[in-house]
This record gives sequence, C-alpha cells and structure tokens, in this order.
Amino acid sequence: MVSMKDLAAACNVSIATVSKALNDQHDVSAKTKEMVRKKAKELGYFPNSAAKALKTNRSHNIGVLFVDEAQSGLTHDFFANVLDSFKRTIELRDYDLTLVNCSKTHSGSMTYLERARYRGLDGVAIACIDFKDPEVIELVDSSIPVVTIDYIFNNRIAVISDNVKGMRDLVTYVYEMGHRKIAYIHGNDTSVTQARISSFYTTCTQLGIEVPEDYIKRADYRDTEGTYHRTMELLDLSDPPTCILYPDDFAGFGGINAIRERGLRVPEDISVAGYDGIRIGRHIEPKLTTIRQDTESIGRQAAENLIRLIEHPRSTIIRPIVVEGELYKGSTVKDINRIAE
Amino acid sequence: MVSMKDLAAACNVSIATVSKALNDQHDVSAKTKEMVRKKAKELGYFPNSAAKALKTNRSHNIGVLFVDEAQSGLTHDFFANVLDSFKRTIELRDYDLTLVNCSKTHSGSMTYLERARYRGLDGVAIACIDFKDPEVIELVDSSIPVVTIDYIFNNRIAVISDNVKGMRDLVTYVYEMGHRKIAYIHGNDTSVTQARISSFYTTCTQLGIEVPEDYIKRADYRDTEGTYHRTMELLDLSDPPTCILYPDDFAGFGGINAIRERGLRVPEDISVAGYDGIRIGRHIEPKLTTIRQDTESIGRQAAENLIRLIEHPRSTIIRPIVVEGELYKGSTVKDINRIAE
DNA sequence: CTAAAAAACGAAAACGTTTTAGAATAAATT
DNA sequence: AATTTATTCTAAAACGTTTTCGTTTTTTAG
Repeated sequence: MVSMKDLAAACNVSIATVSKALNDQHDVSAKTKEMVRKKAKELGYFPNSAAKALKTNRSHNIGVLFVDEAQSGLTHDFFANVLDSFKRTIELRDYDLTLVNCSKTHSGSMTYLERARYRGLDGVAIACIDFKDPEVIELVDSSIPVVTIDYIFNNRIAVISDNVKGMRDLVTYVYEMGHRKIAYIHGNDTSVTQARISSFYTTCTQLGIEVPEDYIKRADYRDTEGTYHRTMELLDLSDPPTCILYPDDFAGFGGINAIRERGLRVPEDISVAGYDGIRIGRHIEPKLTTIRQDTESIGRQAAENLIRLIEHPRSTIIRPIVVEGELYKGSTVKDINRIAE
Repeated sequence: MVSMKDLAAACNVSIATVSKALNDQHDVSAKTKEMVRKKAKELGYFPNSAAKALKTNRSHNIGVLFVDEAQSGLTHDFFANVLDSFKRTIELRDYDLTLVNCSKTHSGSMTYLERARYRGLDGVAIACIDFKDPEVIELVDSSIPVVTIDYIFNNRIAVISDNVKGMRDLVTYVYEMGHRKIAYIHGNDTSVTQARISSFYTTCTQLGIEVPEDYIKRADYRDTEGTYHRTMELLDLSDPPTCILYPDDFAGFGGINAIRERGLRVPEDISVAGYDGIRIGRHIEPKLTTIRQDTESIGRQAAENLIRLIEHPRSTIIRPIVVEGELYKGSTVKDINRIAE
C-alpha cells in the first residue's frame, strides 16, 4: 500500500503538504495540488480510513442498530426497504454503513454504546428494537448522534410513519365503502400499535361507528397463525364484522386463509385490509387493500437528518419527522353501499 | 474516552504491559493481568478499533458487496435471508459487518477494491451482482479474502445453491405427480439460470419427457408482469402444459394471476411451481410448490469459510461449497396420476 | 550464596494520517 | 531598499494501539 510518505517522496514535498493538497486546504498552491493529485493517481494512492479516523475522530461510517430475531431483522419487509433507502442516501454523501453487532450471546460482548464507540461510528440509526432496553436507552442518552425510526425519544431525532393518519385514512375508506361493522386485529404492544389503535377508535367515534369489544383482537405482527385463529373467532361471532383490519399485510394473509377455509370469499363475502404495503400484496389477486408506508422517504429522511446532525450539530433542529403513508385501495374491500343503504 | 495511557497510569504499569495484559500475552503475570482488567472495567476502558486496525492491519470488519438496484438488494428475499444468516455467523466470531458503498454516482468514487482497502476490510462476501463487472473481477483477483455467493470464480471460495439438484428434484416430483407436459419460464441469463435450465432439460430427457420448444419461455426474476404474459402465451397454445415452472416464487404469483384470469384454478386445472421458498409462499393458500433454498446454510457457510480464509489463509482449501435445497411440496402441483394413467 | 535461566515488565518505534506553529519565500507597501 | 504582509511550505507532535528488544526482577540450580 502506498502511503502519504511515499507520495510525498515522489513529489518532493513534505507529508503535510500532501495531506493538505489532497484535502484541498487553502495554504497550498494550485500548482502543487495539481501535481500531488496527479502523482497520487499515478501511484494508486488511497487514504487509510483507520489512520484518518484515529486522527480526526470521524469515521465517515454510520451504524444501524436492529435486532434480527425471528422475522424482525433484515427479512422484515418494512425494515429492509427502509434500510435500503437509508443506505442509498448515506452512500451519496460518501458514508459507509455498518450493521452494529447486536449479538448478546458473545462472550466479551459490549453494550451497543460501547460497540458504537469502539467502532467510532459517527452516528447510528435505531430501528426494530425494544426501545425500553436499557442498552438502547444508554445509547440514545449518549453523545453519539442518533436517529430513531418509528419511536420518539425526547430530544432526539425521530422519523416516524404517520400511523394515526394511516389508520384514519384506512378506516375512513372502509367506511365510505359502506362498512359499519369493522373489526381490528392489532399487533403486539408497541408505540406503533398504540398509535394505530387509538386512531382506530377515534376515527370510528368520529364516524359514529360503534365498535363492540369482541371486534378487537390481538395477534403478533406477521403472525399468520395468530390472525388465522383470531379471524376464526370473529367469524364465529353471532354478529360478525363485514370487514377485518389486520396488523400488517403479511398477517393479513393468515386471515384470508381462515376466511376461505370457511367457504367465504374475499371481498365478496367479507372485506379485509392490511397495513404496510408490501410488494407482494400488489401482485397477488385480489390485491390487498392497505396503507402503503413510504419506506423510501422514511429511510431517506432518517439518513439526511442524521447526517445533518453529525455535520452540523448546533444548527440541527430536533423534532420528530412524520412521514405519511398512502392508501392503496387494492380490491379486498368491497363496496357494499348499494346493499347497505 | 479513557485510553491505554490513562489505564496504564491508573495501574502504575507501562502502556505496553496494559496492552499485553488485555491481549492475554504470556509475558505478563497473572496477577497484573487480573489487576489491569479489573481497573479497565472500573474506568470503563474500551479499545479503539481504528488504532488497533492501523497497527495490526486487521479490522475485524467484513464487507458485503451487492448492488441494490431495483429489487435485487436488501429487499430481495433470498439475499436478505442469506445476509441475515451471514451476519449472525460473523457476529458470533466478533466481526462487524459493513455494507460496502456501491454507489457509482458519487463524484470521487472508488472502485470496489479501493473501497475495501480504504476501509481495511478483512474480507468481503460478494452476491447479487454482475460478476462480469471489471470492478468485481478486480476485487476477486486482489489479495483480499473473498467469498462469492451463487457464482464460482477460479481459486476463490464460493458458496452456491445446488440448482442442478433443486431443479432435478422439482421436475422429478412434478413427473411423479403424473405431469408430462411441463413448461418452464426461466429467468434472465445468469449462471444460476443456466444451471437450472440445463438441469431441467437433462432431467426431462432422463425421464423420457419431450419438451416442445414453445414450452420454454423467459421472464426476469421477480417480474410478475413478465410471467403473467408468458403464462398467457402458454395457455394459448394448442396443446398447453399441465404444469408450469417459474423463475422464482414471487414471479410465480404473476403466473397464477394469469391462470385465474382465464377462469382456471390452481392446481385443479393447471399446476404451478416456483423456486426459492420465500416465506409468504407457505402462508398463502394454496401453498406454493417450490424448492426451498437453504439460505441459512448458505449465509453461514459463506461466513465460516470466509473467516477461516482470513484467519488461516494457508490451511484453507479453496473449493466451491454446494448447499442443497429442499423440495417443499405445498399444494400447487396436482396429482393427476389417476386421470392420466 | 552465587550464577545462570526464566519470568515480568518498560522504552520506544511504528502504523498513516491531521494539524499546529513556525520557517522560508514571494509579493506588496512604504 | 527596507519593512511589512501574504503565500507556500515543512517539522514535529499527536491520535491509541502493538510489538520488538532490552532491562529488571524473580526463580532455579549448583
């Protein structure tokens, strides 16, 4: 590997001059800059990020923290898309992305914060994780720039999907299609779930819909088994719903299976809707009605704001950034107006 | 940040002794080791990876190279699962994972190799990319330890899914279910596709099945539009197939849509099978018949072998590692034996 | 008790950068 | 021509480690 020392020798200038030339500092003449750069290319010089990081305390490296337990890591459609967009964005700004080691089984394991410091990460994005975990809190409370996705901490940048509006739009659409008996199988307890549930109730109230207690069920996200059984329970009710909302698209398919197993058709006999807008939902007939979360924007904004915080700590305003989703009508919610009214 | 210097001062020993104590070298007494470690914990000391990397030329950091153009990056189900498994494995060995910046739009952009050197990556895994790309070849030909996934270079470690056996198993199964008129819509030209096509023909020949030329079509991977149209063409044939194989599961759904649009049922009227074994396929009725690729094993073996190559360059045998997939019968291939024979 | 061998420790150089403070040179002002 | 000012350059320290080699201390052997 050719270093600055070699380059300096080849150019007959000092190491300092080489460094400044390459970093486009003002106190080196245009002529020498030109010469150094040419020579650098010639010799195939490339900087050493470790040395640079050691000196500057900046690694140009951004971490992403998430747990990848069963179904909630890279293989999670929502997160994978957010991450993809996040990566794209930081790459344009010449940052690299490292997935921070979250293996807790390892012997000499460090906390998330220790790991981030150890690697000299300039910042870290946190997603898909238990935000009550003391280690997560330790990291968030540290001096390392941080952005959280779909969760809000005080005084930290957060990018969240607008679940309140999303659920409102969804319920309103279902309502407009004539449905008044709307069941909701919600996910496990997270701030996202809470936002959706509360928005569900609020919207129903505003629309004058009464929601019987047994229309509200719970199943884990992406748990088709769970939604299958809850759906069966809903269908067994003496007064079953005409439309069922699911925790997410994936889980929705479990519900559809249950419905079909009962010899009912979607959407002719019963309507359903998911949440997320996963790709496959638009490629299977009938196309699943859902709220398409704007993962591209979520990832991009998380990246942009994190970088801004890294590069301009003082001038960055800290506030949650809310990204709206979009109703995807699909064809699993039937218009029952002519029948109902 | 507390450094070794601080730690040395607190322990009343030299910096060298601290370093050796923490690295468990032999020439420091058990007593001092104990003492240094205790003090380290007390002061919250943590090493600095940049400094360590600078000295040792080892970063304990492994790169993953893939392009994330439309549908082929993190959001690609197969790759996401492989990556997930890969990450898990290297984390157990205390490596971190960085996704190497593959943005070519950036101004002062480096080649993949330059980037890998710049970051001091100990090794890199390559997947989901154009393996003919000169930059990829440059990287593979370099001295950096490398493992390729689903592609074989000479003298490099490769982990590949057994597409020959997979396709053979699939065709054989379909054959056993009584099908003799089997169409195959294959993916775009890659070594994976070639393996599958050739295995398809070989198996058919061995089974004594004749494959009319117009039973073979082409559509991009994951392209439901493409498979939709090719399927329509197949259905329009004077002597249409009884079973259609698709490039992958996702694309298969496009085919199913076409079939249903024609008023035909899967699998009663026509059978279909995919390839990959994506999760959703097992959660939608009818469950898609497919070859489930062992992404867990592929990722793990890629990681293990790459690490072995990094840590024991001499003793590592270089050869392709072939990972078998598994037939997932599902329910989209109908047993037509009683009818046919 | 002494000499030799073994064990434990430390000084200092090195890894490849950035940066500060000052030196040399050139240009501008009296 | 002498002085100031601006420009361009360099020497050297520093970042936090690892490692070599030499020095000191302890142990063992005679």
